[in-house]
Amino acid sequence: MDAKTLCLAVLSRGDASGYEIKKKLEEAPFSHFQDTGFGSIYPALGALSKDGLVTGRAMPQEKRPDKKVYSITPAGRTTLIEALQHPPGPDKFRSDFLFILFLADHASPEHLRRIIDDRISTYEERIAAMEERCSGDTKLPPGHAFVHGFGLMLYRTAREYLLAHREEFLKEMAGEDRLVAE
Amino acid sequence: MDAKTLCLAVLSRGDASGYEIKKKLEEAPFSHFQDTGFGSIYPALGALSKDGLVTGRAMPQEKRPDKKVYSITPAGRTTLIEALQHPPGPDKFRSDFLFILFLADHASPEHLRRIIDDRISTYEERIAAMEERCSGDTKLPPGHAFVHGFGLMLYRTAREYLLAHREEFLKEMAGEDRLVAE
DNA sequence: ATAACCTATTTCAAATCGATATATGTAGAG
DNA sequence: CTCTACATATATCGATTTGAAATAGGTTAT
Repeated sequence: MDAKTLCLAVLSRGDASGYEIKKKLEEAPFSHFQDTGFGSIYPALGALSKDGLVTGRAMPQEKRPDKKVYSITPAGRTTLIEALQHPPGPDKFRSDFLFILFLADHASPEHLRRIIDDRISTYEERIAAMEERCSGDTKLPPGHAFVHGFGLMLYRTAREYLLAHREEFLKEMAGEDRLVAE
Repeated sequence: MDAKTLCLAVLSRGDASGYEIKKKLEEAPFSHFQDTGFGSIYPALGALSKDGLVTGRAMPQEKRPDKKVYSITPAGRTTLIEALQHPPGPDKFRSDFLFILFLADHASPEHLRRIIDDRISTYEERIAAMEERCSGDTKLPPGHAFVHGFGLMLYRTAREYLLAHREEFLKEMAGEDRLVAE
């Protein structure tokens, strides 16, 4: 989803500055399926403001740099809802981790073992954070719960796969011809 | 992974033209974790050629437009291997599908049902294609098999999740306040 | 003190995306 | 037989995104 729509989505849930929008997109559950940087957000807010889809007002803060807090307008809400009516394109998934494993004969077994173990740790951290997040008695809205459950299941599956196939894979790699010195 | 490294990776498995590189990246198993377009590939091949990491030669073809077939050089192989030694950054996953479900109260239940059902079909097509691909008696190299198995497991899990939670989710959504006319 | 990190915005070069232009050949529909 | 759609093949280009750095002040910990 483009940066403008992401900003509208965050602002539809409450006013925020560019910096706060970035932080919300970094947090669960947005972070599991979207991602963008300041270089996209600030130009997007400028364009949305020019088109009347958001309004911005300066908020001078004591002991902090000034904020520009943005609010979504009715026209902005309409634009957001329209954007959601299009059938979504295919998901985009890019993984340098899988790329390296795919070309495993170009890397040393030690390197492979290290990146697989690191990835398992990363998944475990994510899983723990997500489990904690839904353990409270706060009932999530259906859309949030659905997406949360989807992400949690995929992370668990990925972790299980790596744990289940790691040793077998590394053992097989030990017997392969390889292109780098070990 | 940047376009230059992707081109080197494809060329490390055999000579190819820009068009053929694009096609190979679209096919399994590359397509499950990488993706790029002509607008990245052709400039990447130009830069690689300038740096002596690949060589290109024109192949006039009868009844077809001319091809420029590229080969990786020893320096190119070294560069590729070096690129694979860096620990991989986090995977990038962007899903407009999950974005819409997350903002489910902005869409009609019919729309939600349609996009979930379409997604299940998409997963089933992918799963069938992947199962067929590994059903032959051809033994894949360990890296290919590992990545193939990883992708297949995730697609199956995603399909199962959507099937298992679809009705419950739509039922819950039917009882929610919503922001669009049904 | 002083290093490290948090809030907050802006800018910018490099890379990527997505579409289009340019040619030509083949296959199928009507 | 013609017309449409699609496949091969490369190149280009504007718009967008990426990723990092510049700027500036505040807080926390060693």
